[in-house]
Amino acid sequence: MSASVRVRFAPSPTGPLHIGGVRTALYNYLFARKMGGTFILRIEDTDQTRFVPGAEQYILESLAWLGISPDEGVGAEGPHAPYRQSERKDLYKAYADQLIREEKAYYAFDTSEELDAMRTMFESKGSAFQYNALTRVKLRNSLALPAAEVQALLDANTPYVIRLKVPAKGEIRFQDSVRDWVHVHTSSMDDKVLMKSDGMPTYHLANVVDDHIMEITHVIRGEEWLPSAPLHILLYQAFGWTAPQFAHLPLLLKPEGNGKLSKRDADLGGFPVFPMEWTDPQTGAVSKGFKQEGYLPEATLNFLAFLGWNPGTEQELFSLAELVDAFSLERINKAGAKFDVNKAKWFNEQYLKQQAPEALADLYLGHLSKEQGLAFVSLFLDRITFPKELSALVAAFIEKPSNYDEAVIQNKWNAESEKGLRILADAFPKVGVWQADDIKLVIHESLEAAGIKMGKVMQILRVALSGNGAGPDLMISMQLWGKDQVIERLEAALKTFPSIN
RNA sequence: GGUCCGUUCGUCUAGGGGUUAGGACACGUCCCUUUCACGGAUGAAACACGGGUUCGAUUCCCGUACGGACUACCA
Repeated sequence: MSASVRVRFAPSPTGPLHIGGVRTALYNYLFARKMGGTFILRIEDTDQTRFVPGAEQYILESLAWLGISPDEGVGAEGPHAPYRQSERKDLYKAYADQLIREEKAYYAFDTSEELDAMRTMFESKGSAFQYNALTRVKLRNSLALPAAEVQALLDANTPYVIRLKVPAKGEIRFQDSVRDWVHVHTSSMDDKVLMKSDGMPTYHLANVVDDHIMEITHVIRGEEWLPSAPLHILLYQAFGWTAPQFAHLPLLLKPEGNGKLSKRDADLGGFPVFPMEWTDPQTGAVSKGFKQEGYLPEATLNFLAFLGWNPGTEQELFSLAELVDAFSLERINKAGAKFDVNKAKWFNEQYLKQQAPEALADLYLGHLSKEQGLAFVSLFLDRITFPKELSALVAAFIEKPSNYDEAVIQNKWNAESEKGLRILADAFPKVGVWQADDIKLVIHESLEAAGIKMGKVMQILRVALSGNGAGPDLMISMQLWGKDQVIERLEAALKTFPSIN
């Protein structure tokens, strides 16, 4: 029996993987790497009615984008293939039958309609229906019905499910890595369905069987599974297997208000909840993705890692390798975390500044010369959150101003600044080398000679040349526009601005 | 309704029986700068409440409140 750590990420292909799922995958990945273990991807597609084409591919691509691809499983294969539960269907039945033989599970013939009716009846009385030790004796199952009748129903191919026979009394307890001891009385649990009438296992059975067969040592999953963990423990006990170590992760919450972050929150707050863009195959509706919004994978990873975990030091910027090194289950928080788009943007800005300027220029300013591209990257890098802003910013920069910032003209356009601009219009053609430092010198000297302070003229010059009251370094901007262009723009502004002198 | 889980600045969080309760994002102010941004400095801002235990509780225990998850032949 090997002691090496094996963890799995086990999503359902029912739509795009949402960002909470990505974090679960990340923590599994980090833990596996940290412990020198194996990270497995298993696809839990036992609900055929909810299968969405393309979802599995989406999961694989999202993990690949972030650099947390599985070592084993769908997309990687391995010794326990297949890793899609729909392809393991026959396996589960045998385990369910084993529990039937050992009288730890039983056949139930109640139809969905009958159960629904039961629920509404209980509800009208102000209580909740549970299929358990108290109620199962009055329902249509192999525990309540005479053996001969059960056999007759089976022989007649009556649809049935297999339910776990949960003991009437007893306490289930387990030590969760995040929550410490959790206790639940079996009396509050119900006889969950293990095999559905379509012959597919439910999550509970498939999950426990596969985790055992695949030798999973640690189950790291979302807190929404905490209530069913005792059921899973009961199943491990029924099979006589040792349960893996559980770690239930805190939920990712809606940024505004309360509640679990859901797929419906997509686009509501102007931020994505999916790693990549997703087009609904049914409706054609498109949901934003971190990738397409312009988040870098490193930033997305770093941001996500800190939602529910921290290293206990004041370092906040972590590469994937550093995260692996610092990660531990013990430092995962208990409380749910809302996510803050400002923090996500801040992480992106940090990583953006670390990008190779050449790569950014290539990717976003490929239509320009290499030299120009690099110049623009260095001019704008500190002013953007997403790399794609570069293209629009540069396009606007190159464009001649179509209108001028009125407020600045109101405040700064006067006899003195007009005189200043006219002096500059005369001086610029005489500049020899059109280079930022020389331009600055010429501006300084010519204005000084006229007794005008630079500060009186600079902002109006900026408006005259760019239309805007604020922006990147003017001298470098002028150098990039080029001498002719600057002179032309200045002349145009001088004609447009109302003359005072 | 029932079961389970949670609660430190607006947000992410550190801390943990005696602390000026620390950091980051966002926000304010100042510095840098011809402007804006970047950067630097600085400010405002939190232990849900009530009982215990204790010399002392934000920290431990119990309640309460609030929030959340689950309560399907979905995962």
